Amino acid sequence: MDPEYAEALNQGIRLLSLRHRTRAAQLLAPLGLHAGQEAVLLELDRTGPLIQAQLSEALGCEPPSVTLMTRKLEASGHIRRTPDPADKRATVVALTDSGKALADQIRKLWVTLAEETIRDLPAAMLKQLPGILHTMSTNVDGKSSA
Amino acid sequence: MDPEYAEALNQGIRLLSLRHRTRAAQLLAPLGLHAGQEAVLLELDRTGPLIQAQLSEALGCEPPSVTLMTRKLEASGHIRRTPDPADKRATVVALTDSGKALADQIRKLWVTLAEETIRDLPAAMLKQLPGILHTMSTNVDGKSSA
DNA sequence: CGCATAAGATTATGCGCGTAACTATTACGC
DNA sequence: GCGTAATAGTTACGCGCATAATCTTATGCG
Repeated sequence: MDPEYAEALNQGIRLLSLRHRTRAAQLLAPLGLHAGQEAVLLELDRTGPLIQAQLSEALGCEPPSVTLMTRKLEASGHIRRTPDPADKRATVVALTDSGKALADQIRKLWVTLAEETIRDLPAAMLKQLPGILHTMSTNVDGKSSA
Repeated sequence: MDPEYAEALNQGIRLLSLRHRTRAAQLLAPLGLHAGQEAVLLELDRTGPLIQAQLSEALGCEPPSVTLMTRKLEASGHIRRTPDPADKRATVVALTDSGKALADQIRKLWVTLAEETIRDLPAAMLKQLPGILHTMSTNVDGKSSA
């Protein structure tokens, strides 16, 4: 493969990551949220209460990260963490009312963010884009391939 | 816009960011580098010595981040930081021999990473992909639009 | 000139994320 | 049943990245 292409691709992904995350942080700041926390709230709002291991899997980040993020969200009152009666190791995390309300707000912000992101892209591309992203994600995911 | 599409897009970008970065970190670890540092070395190798403000611009991250990253890379001997004689505020940063050698190594790893990333994507998409990424990056960059 | 403003860099602080090491529970094979 | 392995979670530590505040040097304008 052409090294220039590789560099453009990898650097492109890196730049998009930084900018998209920074922009997300700007939009979330008025809600008192930090980038990454929105994913927790959206996931819980979509699937209902989960134990942290399931959250970790759904979010695609490691258990220690989930521990800290859920702690913070619990401290700000958007989440409740209770021991799982059926499995004394597990702690199940659920949205509070304030968390549900935030999830709705986030969904609106995410439409805004998505519209910003895809501005000036051809419509044909928009159809494929989520699939492309997903393919690349799983391609590069060590857990499934290696 | 459809909220489901927005969620798929934003979450897709977030997941790709995490996984791509994690995979990059795995590849860079044997070289003693952390994800993000490779961009510094590649940039310096391509353009020659830069002052930190230029580096910050080129990398798309903020000056304080550059300060810390260059400090670390200087500590590991891959970079030299010298005061700019023409401007006493500025510090110019340049690759050492070890840094140049690393840049070559990184370029190979990045071909590997890019090949992994685009596996199973149609060839027609590959032509457009860097452009797409760049468009989305600039779309979401607060500095140019806002 | 001199002074206000801008530009380069750093420090402090905080968050998300990762890996490694550890504890506590559950499940499984014998 | 019991001991071993797998699983859920946490703690400790480090890095990249951001923002806010500060210090220093350059530069513009009167």
